Order: sequence, then structure tokens, then C-alpha cells
Amino acid sequence: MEEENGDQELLFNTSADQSTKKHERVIIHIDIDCYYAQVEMILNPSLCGKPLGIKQKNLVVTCNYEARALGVEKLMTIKSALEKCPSLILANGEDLKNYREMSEKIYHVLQSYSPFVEKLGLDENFVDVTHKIMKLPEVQQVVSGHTFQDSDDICACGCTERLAQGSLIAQKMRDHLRNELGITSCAGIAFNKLLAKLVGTTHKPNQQTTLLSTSSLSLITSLKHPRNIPGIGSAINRKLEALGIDTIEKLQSTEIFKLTEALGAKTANQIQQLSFGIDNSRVKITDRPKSIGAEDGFIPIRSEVEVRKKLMCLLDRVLELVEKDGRKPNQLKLTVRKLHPSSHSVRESRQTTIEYATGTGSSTNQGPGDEKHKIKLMTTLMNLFEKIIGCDVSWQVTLLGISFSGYPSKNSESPAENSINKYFPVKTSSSRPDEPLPPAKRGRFDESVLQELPPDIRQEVLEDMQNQLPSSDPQKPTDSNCPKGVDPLVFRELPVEIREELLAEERMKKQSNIKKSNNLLQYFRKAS
DNA sequence: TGGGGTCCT
DNA sequence: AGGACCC
Repeated sequence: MEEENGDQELLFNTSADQSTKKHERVIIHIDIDCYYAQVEMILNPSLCGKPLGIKQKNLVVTCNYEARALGVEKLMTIKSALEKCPSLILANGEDLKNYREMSEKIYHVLQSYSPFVEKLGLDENFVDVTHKIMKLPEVQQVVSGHTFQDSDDICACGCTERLAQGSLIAQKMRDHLRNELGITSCAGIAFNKLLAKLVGTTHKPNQQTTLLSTSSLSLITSLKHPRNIPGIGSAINRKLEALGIDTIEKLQSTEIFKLTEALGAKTANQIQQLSFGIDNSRVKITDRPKSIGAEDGFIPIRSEVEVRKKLMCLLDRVLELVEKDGRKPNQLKLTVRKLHPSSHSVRESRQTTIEYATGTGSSTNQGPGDEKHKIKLMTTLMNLFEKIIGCDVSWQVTLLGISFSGYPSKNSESPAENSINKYFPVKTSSSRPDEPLPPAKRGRFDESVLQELPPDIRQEVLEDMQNQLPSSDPQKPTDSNCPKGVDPLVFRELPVEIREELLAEERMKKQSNIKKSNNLLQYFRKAS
């Protein structure tokens, strides 16, 4: 083995590496296989082995692998799915209740491995397990499951062994989900969220794949089209195509000012980083939802009587969810999709403040059955509806949605004295001094303390812990070297080459007081 | 072309 | 309030 050498590190510090140096984090992305279909098959095992599609209105939103083998695809219309596969069995998936319930069970299983779990939809989770990684003796680590494009080069930062350990944790998580819940899943293991998610899809049902850091550029360019990068949606894609950017490589090499013109500095910079496989975003602990809603689409309706009926039905559904949540929202939003004369639809929404009465000690009644409360909310909703429809006499509505938000932010209560630190004994020695205390080197506190905390305080603590975890938040404000007038947050995210170019420009400007209007810096200056 | 969500502008 | 993104 050769000696470590700072110059060498510089040479090999490509753009795909994290600018904060090395690949410090270990992120696991867990993706449940054909989620709705699996839940339906667990609820009704007689469906197993047969082609099954989950329908919502006119669409097959997902289907099991038997159906995929027969040509059914996600988001296919019912009609074409049945043409492809006449034997397709359809289950209605418009009510998400069962899917929500299983999703919570999955979340709790994952939480038993790390407090840093972020939900994405009902069937995906990111887990940051960096703090679970141990320094091992000279044991050769083996990756569990697949390795993406296995190669011989080893990153000097030591991430290979940590990712291998991550793959073992991922394997345990998936075994756990399978044994306890009967759920099969895929996992991707990598040093950031983007790459973990992407690599997990390379071996598809019921498997897992680890990305070693030396292959990150190879993985991202294998996507071929920028639209395949999570974070680049249809709107951004349209603008990229207008610039003639239709490959990952073109996105990588397009001058940042060109992207900035089309997308703004923040988005431009972000997606160019994504195109190199760079993603410094942290795993954000999923706390209680910020909004709880329900919506329903239907064939056009034209009378307030019909609207009222639909809204009452929706209100019953959403109130059940709000009651179960337990908090009292203070905002109510109505969403309406109008059929526009010119054939295409438009969504509009109106929001208002409410006093939410049910839930806690309402003496007259409680729960979703409080008729007076419901009537008041219905009145509010119809008022919002009127605001949207206005003086339009020939309206047609094809969707109604209700959403409650404005939940108390748990941040408000009891300041100074009862700092969250009071929950942590200043212990200098662990209760069991010298044990292999399973994973990791946490000097901070014993995780069992967390179990005793009130839920809201516990959440606060975990968030705080996450913010302090160096590996989980590389985005510390470091204004050092940032050129004048440039948002340090933006500057910090720029690829190394660009940052250096900006700094070079600044030096130039300082030396010669000549003002050029056509330089890079102007694109990063804050508007003023 | 669904029924949810989040964050940013 | 709307628009972008995610599933």
C-alpha cells in the first residue's frame, strides 16, 4: 500500500465527490415493491400468483409482477390494461386507508434502526445510518446483495467499508420487513440520497444494491436522460430541451450562466450538481404531517347541490384522519378543478382560518360525529366554493379537495429553563462501561433515554441531534471566501471549478477597478 | 391520467 | 395562491 498523500487526494477529488471532502454518510433508500398491490395481496391472499392491478378511477396506478409479465404498466388506462391482459384482476385503490396503515408499520420498523428516517410517499423511506457505522479491525467487509458495476478501485476515504456495513444493515431491515410484515422491498445503499435512490432501482424486485463511491458518475450517466434524475421534473425538462440539453453529459458541461438564465441560480446550480451525482441534502426526519386532506375527481357536475353532497362525503373522510391525528388545525383549504370551456382543466384553491372545535374537551359531543361542527365547516367550504366560482354562471367542476393545515408548531412552549438538555444526564461513564454496546460510538447519549421522552419533545431532540450530526448536515454556513454580494448558501453549493472561477473574477475586480457587465459573478449576485 | 403529500416563489 | 417536485 502506498502512503496517503494530500496531493493525491486533490488529484482524485473529482466533481462527483462531495465538496465537503469525502463520502461521510451512509444512506439507505428502502422502496417497497409494487406497494399497493402487495398490500392488497396481504389483505386477500387468494390474489397471490394472479395478475393484479390497482385502479384509481380510470387508471391502473400500479400492478404486481405477474401483471407486469403480461404487459401491464404503471399509470396505464384501465382500457388498455385490459386489452393487454384480459385476465387482469382489478382492486380499487382509491381509499388509501390500508396503504397508510401499512406505511406506518414500515416506518416504525425502520425507526428501530435509526432515528433518521424520511418518508417519501407511502412506500419509500430514506434512512441515515451513518452513526451506526463502526470502526472495525482489519476484517474484510463484504457487501450484502449486489454491488453496482463492481470495480477494483477503492476510494481512499474509507467509505467502501462503511457502505459495506450499510449493506448489512439494509439487509437486516429488509429481512425484518419481510418477517414481521410480510413485505418485500428493494434497497439502495450509497453516500447520498440521490445515489441511494437511484442505485436501488438497478436490481428490481426484492433485492438490494450498493454503490461504491468510485462508480457514482457511472451510475448517474447511465440514466441517459436528465428527466430521469429525481428533482428534474417536466417543467425543468422543457426548459432544458429548449437549450438543447438532452443528455446527462450535456447538463454537466453546460455553462452555469446558461442554466441560470433559464432556471434561476438556485435551481440551475442544484440540478447541475445532481447531474454529477452530488446531493448534499440531508435525511429530514418525517414528523407529523403539515397538512391532512382528501380529494375526489369525477365527471363534471354543475349544481351546488351536487357539490355540497361531494363535500360532505369528503369532509367525513378527512375529519376521520384529523381526529386520529389529534391536533387541531386552524386553516381550511378548498381545491376545485374547473373544466375550462377550451377543454382543459384548471385548479384553483381558497384558504381560510377556522376554529376547529372537536377533538379535545368539547362537552357537547366529540369525534367526527359532531354535527354542529360539521355544519359550520360545510358553510365555510361553500363560502370558499363561491369565491372560486365567482360570477361564472356556467361552471363545471371535475374535482373537489379539502385540506386542513396550520397545526400548532411544537416549538412554542416553555423556553429557557427546560432546555431539552435536561433530558440528558451528563453522564461521563456509560451504565455498562466497556461492552460492545452494539453499534457505534455514540458519546452523546444512550438512545434508550429517547423512549422515555414525551413524543413531541422526543421529536425535537432527534431533530436537534440530526442538526448537530456533522455527517447529516454538511450545509453549515461558511461565508469564508464567498464573494461579495453572492448568497453564501448558493456559493457553497457550486462545483469547485465554478467557485474558483468566481473567486478569480473577484480578485480581478479588486485589482483592476474595471467593471465588466458580462461576467459570471453577476449571475450569483442577490437582486437588490 | 390518481390521490395524496412537500417545499419554494 | 400557485407552481414546482415526489410517490
